[in-house]
Amino acid sequence: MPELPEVETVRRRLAPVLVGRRLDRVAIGDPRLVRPRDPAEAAAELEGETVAALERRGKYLVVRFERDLVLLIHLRMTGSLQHAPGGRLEDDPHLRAVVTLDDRSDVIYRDVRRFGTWEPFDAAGAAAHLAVRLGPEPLGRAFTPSFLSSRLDGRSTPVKAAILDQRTVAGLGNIYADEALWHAGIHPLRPAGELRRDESKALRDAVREALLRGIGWGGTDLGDGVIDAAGVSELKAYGRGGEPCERCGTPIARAVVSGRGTWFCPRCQGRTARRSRSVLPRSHL
DNA sequence: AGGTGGACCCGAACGC
DNA sequence: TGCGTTCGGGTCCACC
Repeated sequence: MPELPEVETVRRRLAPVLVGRRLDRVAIGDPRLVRPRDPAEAAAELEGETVAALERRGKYLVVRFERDLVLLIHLRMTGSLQHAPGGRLEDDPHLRAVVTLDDRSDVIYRDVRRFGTWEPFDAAGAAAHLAVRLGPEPLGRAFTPSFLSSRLDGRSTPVKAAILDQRTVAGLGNIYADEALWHAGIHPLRPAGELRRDESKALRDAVREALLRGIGWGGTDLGDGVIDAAGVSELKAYGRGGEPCERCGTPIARAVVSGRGTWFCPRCQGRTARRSRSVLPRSHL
């Protein structure tokens, strides 16, 4: 599932082939992609425009054009973008759009479940659209411990639900939410408002760590899960039910938290707050 | 207002 | 083997 690390990987891969290029032809095969707009009309709006920058905000890919035009692409669950230097790839039942660049190469959009969206805006409209939906970039300066605390304080909702809210932090999805909570040693069902200050600080650091790890794996095949050279999952918690926790050996447990499959270590992610994450020998206490 | 649960999709995984 | 059923995931929206 494309979360921040996957979208960032796509951005890095496509920026060199897209920036400075003109869109010669845009073919939108699935009306859902630009709904409620008319596909032909949306395509015509993009044709002839030159890409000035390819940016990312949360899970959105932001295609900025030289004219006052911005295309916000959201891959949702199964969307993917691929460059085809030799022109359109072989027939694919899940191909939803093809953009032909002025160097004759194609950028292909495929999306099995058709949840993804392409939304053209002027620059101000795009900024407003993002501003009401997204909180700070997790890897930026604005994602401070006090900001995170301000988003958790006084709330009874499970902390996992709170960090999945894109206004709390932009770009976290189900996988990296579980990973971040594992790194921080925090139970996903803990009421958000009950986290102590040191815990929300640890959670902020853990969100960054989980996402940076994900960006580091960026080269691995998207959608196949993240596996190392030996074919072993790099993930610490997500999807690892029954396997021993890497920290303490306790089998990873599964629960449903606000409707999402959730994996965590029932021992080192305790339900109740602990004094410290640090594991000191008894003689030091 | 905050929290919850369903809708949107469709392939994969599962159950009989 | 083959069929029907369930699941999941991000976001929006209706409802409590």
